[in-house]
Amino acid sequence: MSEDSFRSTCPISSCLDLYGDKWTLLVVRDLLYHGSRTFKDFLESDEHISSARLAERLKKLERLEALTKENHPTNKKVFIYKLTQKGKDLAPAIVELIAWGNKYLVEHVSEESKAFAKNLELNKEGVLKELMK
Amino acid sequence: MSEDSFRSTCPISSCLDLYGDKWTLLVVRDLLYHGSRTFKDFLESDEHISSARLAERLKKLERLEALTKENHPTNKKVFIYKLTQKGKDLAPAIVELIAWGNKYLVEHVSEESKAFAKNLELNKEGVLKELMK
DNA sequence: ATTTTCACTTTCAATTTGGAATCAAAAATA
DNA sequence: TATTTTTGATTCCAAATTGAAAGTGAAAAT
Repeated sequence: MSEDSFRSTCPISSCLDLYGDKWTLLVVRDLLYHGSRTFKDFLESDEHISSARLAERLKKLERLEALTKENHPTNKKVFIYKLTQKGKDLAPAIVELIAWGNKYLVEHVSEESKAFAKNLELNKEGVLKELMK
Repeated sequence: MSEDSFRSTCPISSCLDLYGDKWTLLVVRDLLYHGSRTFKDFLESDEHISSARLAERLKKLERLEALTKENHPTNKKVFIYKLTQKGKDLAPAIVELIAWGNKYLVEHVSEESKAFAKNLELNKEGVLKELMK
């Protein structure tokens, strides 16, 4: 499952080699929505990733250069994670998952998400620009 | 990992509950590119899915109504798999993975895929319409 | 000085995977 | 008609991955 053993030369397959699991894109999602996050912030998201899995995914995304890890300005034990351009460029794919989910999982998705998806329908470019800025 | 145990009400997380693995979207990919496929066709794709895993994924996608399974018109032991609208509607997300892969995995992706991604850049609507028809 | 917080790491049972072998029915071939 | 091959799976199992809980060590808060 490491990034240097792609199954084929297909870009879809290769993206799945990198991001095809249940957690990696949720880390990216949190950073798209919030700009920056700490380890604790990620742990507190609704899906409750285990700290072992979170540490693994953060390491992988850092190695892929999809995110960066910086020191907190005043607190020495806290680190700030942020997306790089490479990470931000996953936004278009993620946003299409939101659209699909909003269309086919209506009765299951939160009202907040529905409102977000509605904005997306009306102004995809604008929403994307805001997410990726 | 079943579709009736979502981790949260987030549409991204829920899509990953359904499609967040290394194989499911490759089955969808094959159907987007080829329109219809048999069990054997899927097995022969470059990534070489095992027949156990393929059977599992096909069952899941059928249960989700992302694809249908029909009898072959003349050969009783062959089945024809096709995407439903629900399955075709995954195309926009998949296509954005192609764009990402083409941008960040240049030296790894096939020339054929690069040509496809170039068309996508020039005419996303047209390419999508063709894929989803 | 002590307790709490934060960012991990360790451990390990349970789940999921990949790969090979096997199966039954239908089709093709001899 | 008999037998071989093809197709679409299923079975088996070792290896890899996951989830959950507990532990660690350093820094911050009390």
